[in-house]
Amino acid sequence: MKMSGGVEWAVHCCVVLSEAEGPVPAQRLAEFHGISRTYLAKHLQALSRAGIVSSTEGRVGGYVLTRPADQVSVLDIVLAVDGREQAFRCTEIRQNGPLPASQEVCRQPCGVARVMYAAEQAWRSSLKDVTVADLAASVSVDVGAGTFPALRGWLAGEG
Amino acid sequence: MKMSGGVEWAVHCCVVLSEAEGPVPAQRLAEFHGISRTYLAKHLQALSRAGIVSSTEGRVGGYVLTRPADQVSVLDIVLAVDGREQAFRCTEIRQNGPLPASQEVCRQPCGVARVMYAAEQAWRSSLKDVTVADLAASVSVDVGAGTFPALRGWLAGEG
DNA sequence: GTTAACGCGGATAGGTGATATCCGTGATTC
DNA sequence: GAATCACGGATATCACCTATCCGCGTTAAC
Repeated sequence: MKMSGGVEWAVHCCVVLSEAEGPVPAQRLAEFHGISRTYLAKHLQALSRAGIVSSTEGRVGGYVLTRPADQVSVLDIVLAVDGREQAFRCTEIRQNGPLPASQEVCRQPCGVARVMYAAEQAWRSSLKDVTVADLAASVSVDVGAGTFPALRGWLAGEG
Repeated sequence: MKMSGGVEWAVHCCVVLSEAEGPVPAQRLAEFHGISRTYLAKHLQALSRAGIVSSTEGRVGGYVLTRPADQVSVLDIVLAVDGREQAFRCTEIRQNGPLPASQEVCRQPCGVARVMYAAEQAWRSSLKDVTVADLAASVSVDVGAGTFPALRGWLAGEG
């Protein structure tokens, strides 16, 4: 079981966007994180389709957070980039074999699937409780309050 | 993000084993669930390596649960079949780019990673709370108390 | 002792999805 | 008109899951 590596990129980018003052091009976001520009663009497009991020085309275009940072959960980003499908997919093997479960019984998911779905629900709930604003605050604590001013400086300069 | 399909097979097999009276060959388990015998064997070997299941070689061999069913959690099975690695893998992109985080700061995982790990912990904790015995009980409730006697009959007969 | 059933590990394909890049198009600003 | 940028499609590569087969050692039955 492996999450798409793009999720890490997307979350970090959202934190940067939450501290930026204007639209930030994909080029800039990729350069700042030392990652592939073209591939990051794909994930940013996914964020855009999900409504998490808004894009501005044209010369001074780029990406901006659509909602305030405290209204964007990590779960929103994960679902947008990694997809909304559950990790566990029930194939209903209880309906196979010599003693298959009846159609009546199979109207509700089996016990195995229910356990898996509950666990994923716990996972999603945990991710839903953390916002991009929370992450930005944790960065300030971890690496210092001067980080984001420096970031804004870098984003503005080096044109 | 997708869990290995073998997890579903393995969990169902463990439920069957918890209700069987003796060693059950992979052949039988596969036939009962209507799935590939050779591929299921691979997953059963993983369960065996993890100590969840014990194998008996030879003519009347097969698989038995090593521990009592109420001491085998769903998490045990998932980790054995799907691997123990986390779904989220931090690549430390905060160390890249023009404003890299210092070595000192990076001694602990970044905020993004901490959130992801906490969510996985919630997921694992949820799976850890459910045992094979619980699942067997839910089967009795869902499809009826006569299910396991019928299963034992099928396992014994049709030699 | 021979045979048959069974678990185990390695080797081997095939298929699917993630990763990564490139190009053309359209929009916007200068 | 030129430069910058988002967007979508096409493509190529790669890793991993899925699935099968074979040879080997073990055990019980005949």
